[in-house]
Amino acid sequence: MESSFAIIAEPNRRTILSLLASSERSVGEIERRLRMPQTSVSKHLRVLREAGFVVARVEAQRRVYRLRPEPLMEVDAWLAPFRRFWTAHVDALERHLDRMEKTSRKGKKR
Amino acid sequence: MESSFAIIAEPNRRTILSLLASSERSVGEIERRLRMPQTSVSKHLRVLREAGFVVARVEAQRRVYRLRPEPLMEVDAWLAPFRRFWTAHVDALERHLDRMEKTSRKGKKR
DNA sequence: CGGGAATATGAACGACTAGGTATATGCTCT
DNA sequence: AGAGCATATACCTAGTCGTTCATATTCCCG
Repeated sequence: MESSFAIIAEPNRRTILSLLASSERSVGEIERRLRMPQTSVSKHLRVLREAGFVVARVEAQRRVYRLRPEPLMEVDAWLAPFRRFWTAHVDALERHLDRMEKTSRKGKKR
Repeated sequence: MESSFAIIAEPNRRTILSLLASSERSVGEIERRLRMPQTSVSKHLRVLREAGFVVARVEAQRRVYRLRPEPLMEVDAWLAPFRRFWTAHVDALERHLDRMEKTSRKGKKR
């Protein structure tokens, strides 16, 4: 279960992460919000914890989980080279549309 | 194999995508560059194709694969909210360091 | 036309993993 | 100290995925 990519491949884990993005939460809160069995939440949290996506602070009987940015930054970094790629494509699309508009305005159709 | 996240969970597929980011390639080129059995390459390409990450152009007996941006843009979009999160952390760190420097240099403010 | 290169597909197999159920641990409060 | 809640862990099962081997398809060229 090494890579950060494998971790976020799981939909429930992505949901948990999104939830934690707005603010830290206890296990019980997550459980209720996502309507997911507690043991399932705990298991996913364990995976997330061991992969460094979250950390737990112990607060009496509850554990409050909060996000850690590093693993997602790693994903973001991998994505970077591709980003350049698709902005270029958007430009190409715009040029294409411009061209189409010009030619259709001046006469050609079918 | 629905989600784009699941697709890029596979290391070999990520490698293939990275390779295609620099330029389009035939199956054989990928096979040689990555030292991976042809049938394996073909299968990963199939998965990538069906998920919209790549398209193949037929050129005689070869198929030349090139990247399509959409699915990765989707990943990028999911990542967006978190990005704000970790830049905030860096900011907080910077403010913290600023404060430390100021207070250690002279009296305080604020 | 036939052989061979480039690529795709199918079947069998092992590895891994998510989910469920049951249970254990730890903490708080009375 | 015991009841009761919050969370974690163990075990099992079913399904999925990647790899390998064997074979099919399509196209080039002599």
